[in-house]
Amino acid sequence: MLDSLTIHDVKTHLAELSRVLRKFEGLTQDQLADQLDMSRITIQNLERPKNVTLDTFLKVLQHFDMLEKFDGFVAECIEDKDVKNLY
Amino acid sequence: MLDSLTIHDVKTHLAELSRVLRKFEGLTQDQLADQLDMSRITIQNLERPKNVTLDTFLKVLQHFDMLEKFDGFVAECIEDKDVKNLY
DNA sequence: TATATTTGCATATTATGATATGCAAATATA
DNA sequence: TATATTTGCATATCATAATATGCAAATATA
Repeated sequence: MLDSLTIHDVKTHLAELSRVLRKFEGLTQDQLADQLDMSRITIQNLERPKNVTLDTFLKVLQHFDMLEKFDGFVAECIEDKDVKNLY
Repeated sequence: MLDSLTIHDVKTHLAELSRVLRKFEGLTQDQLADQLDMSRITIQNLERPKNVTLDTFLKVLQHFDMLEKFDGFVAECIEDKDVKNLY
């Protein structure tokens, strides 16, 4: 089927993203956690993946300068629906 | 400053997105919560905004057929770093 | 290879997200 | 306008995310 992408799949990709971003800067889980004022375990939970909070996810995005990009994604989603609303 | 977008700002936009998507389908908080097998309060927490979990966020995206779009965003982020890694 | 560092994951505790209920305010509908 | 519906939000409880610690496995480094 076409729509077989699951929520777990997406979380797995987010886990991969976090790991890629972290490795890209040569940071250990411990170092990233320190810089984000959270525990190493929370970084691990994101990279496992477990069900972390939006704050955890957004803090990681912010650290790697991707908060604006994500905000743009949200804005696009809103525009998609607004445009469709006209027809 | 250029980088003044805060995590709270992004959560506020996510809150707006959830509300727009829900209204677009003419659903009440109660109806959406029922369909996602969660409580109305959780939908409210997302729309306030409070600090909901990724599962809550992703369930809403999935319901409104935006899971693939978000997964694409994640893939883009990964590719961005991978490309930069080549130089 | 030997050592040091990092990661994965278990267990237990604390902080907080998810929930249920109730009710007032806001909004929609008749 | 009067009534019904929906929403916002408070309080309290339950479920679970965040945390600390410890240690084995994996990885990096000497």
